[in-house]
Amino acid sequence: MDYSDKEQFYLAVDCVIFGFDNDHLKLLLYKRDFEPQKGMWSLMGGFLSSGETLDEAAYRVLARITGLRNIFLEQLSAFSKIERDPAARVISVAYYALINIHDYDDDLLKQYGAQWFSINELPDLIFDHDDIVLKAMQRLKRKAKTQPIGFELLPENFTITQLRNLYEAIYQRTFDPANFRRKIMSMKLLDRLPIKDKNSSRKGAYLYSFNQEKYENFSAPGFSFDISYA
Amino acid sequence: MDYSDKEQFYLAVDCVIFGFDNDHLKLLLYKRDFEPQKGMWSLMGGFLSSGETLDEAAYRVLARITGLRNIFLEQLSAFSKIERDPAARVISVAYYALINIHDYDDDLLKQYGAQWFSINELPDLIFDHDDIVLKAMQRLKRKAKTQPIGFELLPENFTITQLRNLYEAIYQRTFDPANFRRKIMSMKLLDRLPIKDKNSSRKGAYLYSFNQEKYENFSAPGFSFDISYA
DNA sequence: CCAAAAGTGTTCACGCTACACCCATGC
DNA sequence: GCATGGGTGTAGCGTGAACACTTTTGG
Repeated sequence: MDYSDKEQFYLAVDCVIFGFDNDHLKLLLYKRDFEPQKGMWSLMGGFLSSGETLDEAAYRVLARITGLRNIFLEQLSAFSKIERDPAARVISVAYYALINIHDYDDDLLKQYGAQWFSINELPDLIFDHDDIVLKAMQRLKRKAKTQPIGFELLPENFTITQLRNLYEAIYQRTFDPANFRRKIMSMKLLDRLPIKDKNSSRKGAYLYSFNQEKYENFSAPGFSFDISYA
Repeated sequence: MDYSDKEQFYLAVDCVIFGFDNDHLKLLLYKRDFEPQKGMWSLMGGFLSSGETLDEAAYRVLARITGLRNIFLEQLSAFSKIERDPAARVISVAYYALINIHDYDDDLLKQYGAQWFSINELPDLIFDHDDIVLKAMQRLKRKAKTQPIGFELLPENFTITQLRNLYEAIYQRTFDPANFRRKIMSMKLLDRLPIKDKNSSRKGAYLYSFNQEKYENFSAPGFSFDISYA
């Protein structure tokens, strides 16, 4: 069949980039430097090229702006409201990424006019980017419950309290420190380092690192990563 | 900004259509009647037009082939492998639909060469449609656990045993009839009709209907529809 | 010694599981 | 009256929630 009677469309990718600064969950936004809506805050985006898949386009956009590779990146959904971009019909496929906020390239950020915003204090965004952010938050909340993706937002080594702070930021609630610790420990997926972090207490807290291998090899009957609570 | 230097793409929608015949979970497939791969089995699909959103395109495809409207339909994901359609670069946005298998228009199905296949006995599919089906199965399993979407696959009135059979088909496992019944009942979302179905037992089983209103008004602290088990 | 965060112990309640058991009815 | 699926009762176990308690160490 010849498809030449069918219409064609511009295809964009937009990335919701999450970071965590030990206190607040944050998003990386940048000031749009072209019309329409120049000067407004926006997700990182770009257009699909014919030589790449959508995933590849999203990785390209992410690498261009953060300088990072090997980042957790996952497709969210396609957004296709007809007037979403007033300049032209553009269908956008949204992605979300989880990065270690201390890893990114500061100069690149400045160059792009990019800035971290606390998830609770986001500025107005162009187009339907607030819909996309909402979807990303929902996905993060759902996924972090049953898959060990939270570690992507933390440094290589972290304390249990840091991990708890992260989950408290994601779910906007507190967790009982004692019960949270037990729950995480019972999964036996963390390696304890012989090092204590004394930044936040006199006693010092052991540093841990997530052991991906243990997770992947874990096929015990009925096991699932699950920090459900409510 | 002028987008005219950007490339454009064909955009398709493909629908994974689930049905349940009281015994097996099934998919509605049709025999592709144009090249490439004419004569092979395929998901229901169509191209996006400029006057509609992706959701609208998916509903249009679904209505054309089943004659049904007001169907549960949800976007799965975009598929963009470069050579997925050998005839041209086509990005497909996949959807899945849940329909009451006894509602569909038989004549329309014949007209399109469509046929129901048990989920365990699917034929080879064109392109990357097996990837799409896999994703749809995963989504159905995940969603059916925590949201009352299973009822979309059943007739208006059903017995608890039918409901259990459905969940057993989705999760490819058995559930203890006593415990399943109690779990469902404890949610208080079903209305019991003063009618018994005697097709499958001498004693007869009460028919129930799902009460959408009760579900939507249910904001009790901590309540969530959840038939988790394993 | 004291404050403050790290980390452990203990109790309670609830919900899933397994499985024994009763119920209604057509043959 | 008995086989068959519908439906109820119940005891045991595991896990989350709450919160009291101990540990460590810098000031």
